[in-house]
Amino acid sequence: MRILVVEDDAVLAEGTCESLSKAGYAVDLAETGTQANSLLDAGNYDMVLLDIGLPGMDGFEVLRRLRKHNTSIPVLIISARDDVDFRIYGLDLGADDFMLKPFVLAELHARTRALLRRHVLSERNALSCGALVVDLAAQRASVNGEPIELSIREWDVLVYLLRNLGKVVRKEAIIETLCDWKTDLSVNAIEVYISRLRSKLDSHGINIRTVRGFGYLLDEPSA
Amino acid sequence: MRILVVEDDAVLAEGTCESLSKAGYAVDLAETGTQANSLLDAGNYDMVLLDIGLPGMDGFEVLRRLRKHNTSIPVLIISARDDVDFRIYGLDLGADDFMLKPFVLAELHARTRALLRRHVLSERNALSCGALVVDLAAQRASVNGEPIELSIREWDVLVYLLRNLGKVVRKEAIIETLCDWKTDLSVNAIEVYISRLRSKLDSHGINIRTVRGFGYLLDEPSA
DNA sequence: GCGCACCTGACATTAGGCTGACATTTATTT
DNA sequence: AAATAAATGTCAGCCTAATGTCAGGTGCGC
Repeated sequence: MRILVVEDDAVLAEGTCESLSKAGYAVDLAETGTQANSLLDAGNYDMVLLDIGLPGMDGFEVLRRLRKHNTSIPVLIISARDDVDFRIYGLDLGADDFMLKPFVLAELHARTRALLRRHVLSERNALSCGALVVDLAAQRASVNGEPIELSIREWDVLVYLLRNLGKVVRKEAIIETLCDWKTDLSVNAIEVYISRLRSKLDSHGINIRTVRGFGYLLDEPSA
Repeated sequence: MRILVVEDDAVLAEGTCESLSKAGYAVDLAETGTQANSLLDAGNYDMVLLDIGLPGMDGFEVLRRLRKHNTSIPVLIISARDDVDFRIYGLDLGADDFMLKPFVLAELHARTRALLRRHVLSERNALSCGALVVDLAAQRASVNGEPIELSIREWDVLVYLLRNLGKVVRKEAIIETLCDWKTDLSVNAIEVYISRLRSKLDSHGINIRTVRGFGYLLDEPSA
């Protein structure tokens, strides 16, 4: 998931970018409207975090241009002004959400997740967890766009974990979903799949946690 | 347990509905996709039995619409086609299980039970006491959102205390719930669990009180 | 102060989990 | 059809967290 942050305040920009990076997103920063425009033309981002109050070309202008190119990238507007007209204006221009300054990082993350889920993921029929995206239609998994090769079993287990994000899943439950009621697998087999999945995902910062005595857990990405 | 059966073949529909009714489920029948949709919008079902081959709006479309409303109702797909892509497509759309026509009623019942068990019965039901929340479905405990790591024993004891909130529980009662009548634990073991639980919970303001001579007590949160 | 119930740090033991290696099955290529 | 490669599942040895017992300490209630 690539996010473009458009923010002129250096301090705020750094905090935001760092926090999003830590959560596993690939983040770029634009400090002016024009810079934002060229970056948007070039790179393919999955979302834009847009501060309205920019020197020179302001945020609304960036948004207007973006929408002219008919892209449907979700845009989250950040602004210090709160009056209703202002907000409505932004949404009419095609923004998807609106957040008031100052904001808490947790809120930023929540809104980011919601937007990505609503737009990018649902359009693509995909599941995600931080930088990890699992495209169900295309049967492909990737982290930050870099594809991950998975065998069928690994794929199934991962999808199951993603469908139960934040929940501990029992090994028996995994076995049930894997074999269509015919074979039965040893519990150890699941451990092996998890081990193999980990060897592919750990290096990308995706951690499958073990909950001793219960099963496994894929945590929702946190701030 | 309310089940919606979506099936256009009158004979098959009748058989299925009758069988499920006899088993004690409340069953409704939809004979077309559109009918299914409106029923799903209106009534709250615990499960859907979905034939894919429908006149007009097909089963996949019904499923897609259902999932768009992000409901997590379990869906069991019934189809005469068996090729893998087809099956995968359904499951990716968010179906929970897949059954080939023709099927035996026993299998239908087995899968129905399994699905209901997995979903509805395990639907997020949480126990809480003040800031402490114990999510039974996710197998996770947290205080003010901050997760608390618990071992199985600690978990079991805590759940038991929470299920008897405000009541004094005897140590013997805890022992009974812990071991299924097999092992015999010393009373001291319970004291140790409580001690360990306290060391994890006290700092978060959750206090397990000792009632000398009787057992332990988790107080209902006071105003 | 005394006795008893309870607490808790330390320890040995156990059970659960990890993973490299191998045998077997399945898919792909030639 | 044979050869090759990939995926799968089992196993065994290793490692570590969890468990349960003990023993000495604490403190409640009389």
